[in-house]
Amino acid sequence: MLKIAIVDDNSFLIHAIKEKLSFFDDIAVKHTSLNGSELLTKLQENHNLDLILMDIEMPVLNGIETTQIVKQKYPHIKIIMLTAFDNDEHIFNAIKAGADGYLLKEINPKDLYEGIVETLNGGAAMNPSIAMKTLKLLRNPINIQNPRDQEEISLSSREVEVLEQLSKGLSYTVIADHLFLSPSTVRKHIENIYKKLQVHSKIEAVQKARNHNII
Amino acid sequence: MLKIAIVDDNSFLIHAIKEKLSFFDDIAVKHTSLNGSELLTKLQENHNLDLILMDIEMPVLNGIETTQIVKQKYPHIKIIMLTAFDNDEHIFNAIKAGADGYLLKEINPKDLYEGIVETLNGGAAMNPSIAMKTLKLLRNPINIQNPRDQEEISLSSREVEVLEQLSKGLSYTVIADHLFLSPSTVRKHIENIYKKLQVHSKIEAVQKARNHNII
DNA sequence: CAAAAAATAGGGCATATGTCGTATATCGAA
DNA sequence: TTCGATATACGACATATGCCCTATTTTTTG
Repeated sequence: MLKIAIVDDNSFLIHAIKEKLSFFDDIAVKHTSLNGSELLTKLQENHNLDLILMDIEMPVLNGIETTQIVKQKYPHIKIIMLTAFDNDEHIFNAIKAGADGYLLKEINPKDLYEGIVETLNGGAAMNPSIAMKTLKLLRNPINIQNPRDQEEISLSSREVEVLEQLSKGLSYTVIADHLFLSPSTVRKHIENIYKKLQVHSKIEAVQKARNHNII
Repeated sequence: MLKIAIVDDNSFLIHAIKEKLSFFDDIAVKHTSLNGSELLTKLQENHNLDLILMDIEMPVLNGIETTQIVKQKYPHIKIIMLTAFDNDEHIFNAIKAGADGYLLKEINPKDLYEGIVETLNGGAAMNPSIAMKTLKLLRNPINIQNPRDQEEISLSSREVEVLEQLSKGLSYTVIADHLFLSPSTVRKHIENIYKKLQVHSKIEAVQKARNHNII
């Protein structure tokens, strides 16, 4: 039995979706929510769920933000955006947020069902017009610059050096060797780097540094 | 009547595709070719064609190059890649070359037919696993730039899941939590991942995986 | 169906890592 | 010239990690 949740601020549309799914007796709609934060509350109690059908435009917490949070906390739950709109920005943001598919609400019951099943099998659900838009997005990398957050991060030049070594996957001792420092010093530098970047591990540090074009 | 051409260096497969399409009497296979340059010759005589089903790996002129040329000369003709392989590089190159869809040869007649119709209606034909790969390509624009060394690396789907968690900078225990596994299992998965990727730390694993478009 | 691959789980051990101390020297800016 | 930031260095401790081992169950595949 496939455990589904529906999130949509329009209760009529929730009903319509439920009705479409009612044809298939291996699908159980476990719960529905009118916005993202309502969903998150329910997931906190019970996240025994296979897939969420998620609207995008919702009050309080929209579908994109909700997807990001759910994917981070409960990566086993698949998410299909199910929305009336298909503009490029929504699609791209949904994909970046981790959506496993993107369908339009006008979809027929059979295609919706197949989309759900295929998504649970590791594929992605997409109707052809959306698929075409993703292809166009891929052809135009201009559109996919990551709008990196620009908080002030100022590392000293020595810290950047250490970070560059870190990014190569080297250990404290090897880095110390390379930079002619004692391992203690390298450790201290890394401690300071972590504090500045507000992270707690090598990987996070390297990733954050990359996002900020520090390395 | 939809006018189709098939390009494939394997005449058995051409026959198989023709047979799949024979169920649908609004489709006419106008001609077939065994490679890209044969197709181009035929198109010079007559390019009154709606859509081409194109193999990728062919002698003389492969499917990617052919797609590029056809799209340039005859932009009204839609092209669906129909191939046995679905590695990221092929997919990305095909999309860049202008393909309007990407299907696998194992496809059933009905889905093939629907893919053709949807493509001719301005959509894109894609089976779900391909769609998922395009989503991943969109999420990791970095990888689009460097289609690197292509040693065979085959991770199981569970291993990829673990790797994705690793890439977020999570610890063994947190990953275990997220994936509902015991920490021992996560460790074992990571051990196996390291062996397959021939690396010895989280960072190296994540980096190598990224370069190979695994995550 | 049998064999192979994948997924699960645990034990043990040496080393690495993250985090807290402390401490000294240098240098540029307030 | 004193202060703050930087660079250097060491100690200690809990936890994480990398790597070795074994073992059962499930899934895939020939």
